[in-house]
Amino acid sequence: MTEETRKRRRPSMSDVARLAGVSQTTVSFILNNTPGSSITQETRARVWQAVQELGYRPNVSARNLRTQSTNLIGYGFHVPLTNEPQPILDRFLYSTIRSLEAAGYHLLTFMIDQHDGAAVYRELYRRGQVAGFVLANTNDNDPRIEQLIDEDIPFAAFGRANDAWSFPWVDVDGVNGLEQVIQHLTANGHTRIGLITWPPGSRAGSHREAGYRSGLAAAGIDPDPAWVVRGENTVQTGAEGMRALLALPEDRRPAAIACVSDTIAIGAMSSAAVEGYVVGRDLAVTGYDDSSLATYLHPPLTSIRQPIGDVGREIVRLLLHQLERKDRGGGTLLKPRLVVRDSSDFRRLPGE
Amino acid sequence: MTEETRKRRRPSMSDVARLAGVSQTTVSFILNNTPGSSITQETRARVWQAVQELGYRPNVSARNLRTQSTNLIGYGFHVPLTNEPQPILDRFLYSTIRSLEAAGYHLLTFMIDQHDGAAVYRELYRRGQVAGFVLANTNDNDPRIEQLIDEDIPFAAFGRANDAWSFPWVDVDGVNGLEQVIQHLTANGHTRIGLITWPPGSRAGSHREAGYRSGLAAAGIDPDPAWVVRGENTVQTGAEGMRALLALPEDRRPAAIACVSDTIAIGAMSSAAVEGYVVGRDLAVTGYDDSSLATYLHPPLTSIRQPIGDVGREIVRLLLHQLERKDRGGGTLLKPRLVVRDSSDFRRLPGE
DNA sequence: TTATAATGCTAATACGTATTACTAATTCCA
DNA sequence: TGGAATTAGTAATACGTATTAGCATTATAA
Repeated sequence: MTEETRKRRRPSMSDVARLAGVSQTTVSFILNNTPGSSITQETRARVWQAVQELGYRPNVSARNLRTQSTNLIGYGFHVPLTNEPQPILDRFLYSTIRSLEAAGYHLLTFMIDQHDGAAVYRELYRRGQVAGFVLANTNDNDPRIEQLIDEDIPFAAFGRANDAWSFPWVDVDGVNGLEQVIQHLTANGHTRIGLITWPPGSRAGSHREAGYRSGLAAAGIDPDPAWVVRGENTVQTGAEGMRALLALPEDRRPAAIACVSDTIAIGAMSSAAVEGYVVGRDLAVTGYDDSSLATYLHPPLTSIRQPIGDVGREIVRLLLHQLERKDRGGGTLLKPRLVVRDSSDFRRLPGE
Repeated sequence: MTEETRKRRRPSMSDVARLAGVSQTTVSFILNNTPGSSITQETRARVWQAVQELGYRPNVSARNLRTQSTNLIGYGFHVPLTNEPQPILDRFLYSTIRSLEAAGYHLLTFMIDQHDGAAVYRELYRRGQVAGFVLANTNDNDPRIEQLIDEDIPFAAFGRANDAWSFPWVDVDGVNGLEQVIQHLTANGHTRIGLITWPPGSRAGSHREAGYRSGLAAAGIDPDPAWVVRGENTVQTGAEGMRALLALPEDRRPAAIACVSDTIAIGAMSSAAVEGYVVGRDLAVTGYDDSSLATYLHPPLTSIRQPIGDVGREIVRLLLHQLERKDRGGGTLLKPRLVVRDSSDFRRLPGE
C-alpha cells in the first residue's frame, strides 16, 4: 500500500459515479431515492456495487450545507453546584438521545452557567450548527425560553416555565404526584406532614408544593407554615431539613415527611436515624423520582416514579414536528405513579 | 416587518462584503486574521461594522466542508442495564465538555449497545461528522478500541484496555486506590477483609482487585477465596454480596468489606443493617468514587476520591494533540485519594 | 530614472452534495 | 405514420466558506 493510498481522501459521490460509469447526479438520485427520477434497476445495481467497493459514505457537512439544515439538536447542561448525581436527568437524556437517533438526529452537548446562559443557544443556532434545542431544568420565567421564543428558534422543554408563554413542553404532573403522596400518608393516619422542598422559583418545586397543599386540604388538614423547609437539591438539604423539623415542639412536629427528591429523602433518612428515630416506624419518609437507590435504602423508600422514557420520546416528537411543519405545539402533561415501600407503609394509630 | 424580512436567510460573508464595499475574500481574511494578508485598519473597521450591523455569524457546515474538518467529538453512552446513577461518568462528562469547549470543540453524543458497538464509531467518522472520539467504560480487549486503532481514527480513552495495545488513555490508579483502602483497614486491626467487585473482564475491576490482593499481601494476609464476590455495578449486587459474606462461618466471615463503588457499598450497608450489624462498629465498609451521597449515608462512607476533573482535561489534551500532530500519545496514570469516614474508622481489637 | 518589492485588495476556484433544467432515445396512441 | 408523452439519464448550478493566484498601485532600491 503506497503512501498516497493511505492518505487518500474519502471517496465522494463523483468517485462512485466514475467507477459506475454514470453521472454524479444519477448517484445522488439513487442513494436518496429521489422521487420523480427514473433509473434502471441495472444502473442502480451498478451504482450500489461501486458504493460498496469504494466504501462510500455521504459527507455530512456537504449535505448540511446544500440542504441548509443540520442533524444536530443542542442540549445544555447546567453546571452542577454540587456533585449530586442526577439520575432523572441521565435517564431523560438516554431516552432523548435514542429517540433522536431513530429520526436521524444527534445530540450536541454544551455547558451553560448562570449568567451567560441564553447566549450560547443563540450562537449555536445562528452558526447553523444545530437545528433546535432540548431544554431541561426549566425555571420560572426561564430566560432561555424567553429568548428562544423571541428569536423563533425551535425547541422543546422538559418542564414548564410560565403560564403566559406558549411553547412546546412535556412535564410530569408534580401536583398530582404529591397529592398521591399526601393521600397515601393521610390514609395511613398521618395528620402532621412536613415537606422538604427546593427554594422558591423552581417551577417543579412550586407544583409539588401545590400538590402538598391541595392534598392536605383534601384531608381537611390546615398546614403549619413551619412544616415546609427549603434548600438546594442535595443530600445535605435533606439532612438539615429533617433536623429542623424534628426540632419542632412535639405537638407541632411532623410524623411524616414528604421530600421532593430521593436525594433529599436520603439526607432526611440519614438525619432521622442520627436523631434516634426509626424511619418506617416512628417516622414516615417519602421521596420523588424512584431512583434505583430507593429500593435498597434502609428501609426501602416510598417514592414517585416518573415516566421518563415517555418524556424523552414526546419531547423529540414535539421538536421534530416543529422542524418539519414550523408551528409550535402545545404541552403534554404525564402522570406519575406512587410506589409504596416500607419507609412510609405503616399505620399510625390516633394518639400515638 | 414584512413576511419576506422574517424569512430572510441568515447573512453570509458576501452580504457583509457587499455592505462594507469590499470582496468576500477580504472579509474572510479579516475575520480569520489570515496571516500574510495586508488590510488597512480602516477597511478592517468598516468590515467589522458591517458584521455587527448584519449580525453575521459564520456558517459551520460551510466552514467544515471547506476545511475538511469538524468541531465535533463523539461520545458513546453505554445503554445502562439498570437505572443506577453514574455520578463518576456525569462528572467526567462535564469536565470533558468544558475542556473541549475551551478548544472550540463540542461533544456529540450517541447510544451504543453491546453487539453493534464499534460500528457506530466508524460510521460517524467516515461521514465526517466527528473529528474523533472520547471513550469511557473501557473493557479488557475492548473491540471499540481495537477498531479505532485499526482504522486510524483519533480518540482518547478514560481507562485502559490491553497492555499490548498502544493508545492514548487516562486512568486513575485503581491498584493504588485499593491498596490505600486495605492499608487503612489493616492499620485499624482488620485481618479478614472481603471484596465486592464487578465480574471478570472489567479492566477497572481487575486493577482494584489486584490492589486488594497486594494490599493484603503487604499486611501478610492470605485471602480466603470466599471473600471475593461479584456482580454488576448495582445496589443490588452490594446487598446480595454482603448477605453472602455474612453467611460465611464465623471464623471465615470478613469484618471489613471493601466495595469497588459507592453504589455497591450502599447496597452492602443496607444489607448489613438488615442482618443486624451496625456498620462502623461491628463491620467496616468502604466504597469507591466518593460520590456526594457518601458523606450523608448513615454512617458516612469511607471512599476513594478520583481526580475526575483532571481526567477530563487530560483526555482532551491527548485527543487534541492527536488531531493536530497526528501521532498517538501514551497513557497517563493519576493517583486517587482515600477519604476516611465513620463507616470504617474504628479500631478492631484483636480477638473481638 | 527604472526595475523591484511591498501593500491592499479581488477574481476564481474547490470542498461534496442536492436539485433544476435539459436532452436523447424510446414508447404510446390516434 | 407521426406527434406527444414517457424513460433514462446528464450538465450546470448553488449552498458559504477558505485559499491560491494575480493585479493594480505605491514605496524602495540601484
